[in-house]
Amino acid sequence: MEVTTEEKILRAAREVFTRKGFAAARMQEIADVAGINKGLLHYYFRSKNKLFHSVFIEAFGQFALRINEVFAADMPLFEKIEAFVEQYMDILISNPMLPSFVINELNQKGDAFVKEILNRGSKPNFLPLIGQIQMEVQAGRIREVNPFHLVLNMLSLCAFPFIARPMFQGIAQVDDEAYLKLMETRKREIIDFIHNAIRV
Amino acid sequence: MEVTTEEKILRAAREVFTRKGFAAARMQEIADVAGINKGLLHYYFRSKNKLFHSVFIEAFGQFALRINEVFAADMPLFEKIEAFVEQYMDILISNPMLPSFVINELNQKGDAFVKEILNRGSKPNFLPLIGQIQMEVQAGRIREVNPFHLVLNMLSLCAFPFIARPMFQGIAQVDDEAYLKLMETRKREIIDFIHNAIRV
DNA sequence: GTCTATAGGTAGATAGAC
DNA sequence: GTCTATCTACCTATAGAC
Repeated sequence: MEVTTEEKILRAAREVFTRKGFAAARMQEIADVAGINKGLLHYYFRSKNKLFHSVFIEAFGQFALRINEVFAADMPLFEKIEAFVEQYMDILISNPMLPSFVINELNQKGDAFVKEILNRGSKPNFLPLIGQIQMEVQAGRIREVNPFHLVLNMLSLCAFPFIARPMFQGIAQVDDEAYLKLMETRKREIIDFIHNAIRV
Repeated sequence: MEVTTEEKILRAAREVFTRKGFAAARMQEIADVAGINKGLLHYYFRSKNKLFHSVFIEAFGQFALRINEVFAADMPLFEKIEAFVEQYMDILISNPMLPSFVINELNQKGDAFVKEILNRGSKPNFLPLIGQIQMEVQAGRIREVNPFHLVLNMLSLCAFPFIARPMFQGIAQVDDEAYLKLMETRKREIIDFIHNAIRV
């Protein structure tokens, strides 16, 4: 056998939790997707909660890691924004359901859960980018923008279309493939949009 | 008695479904919040599903109605964008959990549900605004942008900070009040951002 | 480690008294 | 219309055979 049972479970859990959310996910379905017995889920992960934690922390960590990588890089601001949009959109195109899953569970599980997640593994660190933006503003190389809001704008423009995807697809009547293609062309659109918005 | 039992139930259901989502919401909790007996929920709405439908369609319709109102108004583009951002942000500030709730359920309930909702009541209509943007581009009064993406940008910039609120609050360590204040100042930031992004 | 069987608890829904 | 009591189904979790 190539993959261990534990890995099979994790993959199935990732798939089911992402699609259904914690509350609606069923241990039986995870077992079915994994092609193993339901009892094994508890043998390996003790409880639904613990299994969910494993999956969630990994998914959230993925996000944080990739964001931080770009945000902390040593690059001119415009290049960094371009690199961020391209890399981040690529992650989202490969995992279109990830952002709604993460945000969703953070919403429902309450403060204690959020704090635990943020203290546990790697979390997004916006400070390097915020600092860099401040410097550019002070040097007069970009328009006078609030750095916090600019970072928020970058994330919003990339992530929201994936989070609101079911609604837009429903309204625009396009299939999954067409929508993801649209997101591919969106990269350039976002980069130009931000560039024009902050240039002096 | 001032409000009918049915209205009490609807208010409580709105509150609980919005906070917990459909799957995690409990009929008992809705009854407790409403201050009435659990049996009455079924007397008035037959099932959890039907109660949820009533709540959801109304919440979604609210969104659509307000969006369409501004989008179809007879106004110059820049004014319209400004009016949209201000009105839309006001709705979101008054109902900070609404966007995640709506988007969330559309994500989890599947295509059939999305289609039913879109066919049932009022749905967002972006065409008037998209048409107006096209005209402005052709007249050379704004930069050459893809109208669809511009509309998507407007929605993204407004809605995303509310959807991702738990994460940002967790990272930035600010309380609810401070975050909503931040959203108040964000209105101007978004308007300026878009304005600069599309001006020729 | 993997399976079957089942315990234990909970939630939606109904029946029936008032 | 409103309440109490209860049914039924389902789901997590465990026990125990192999």
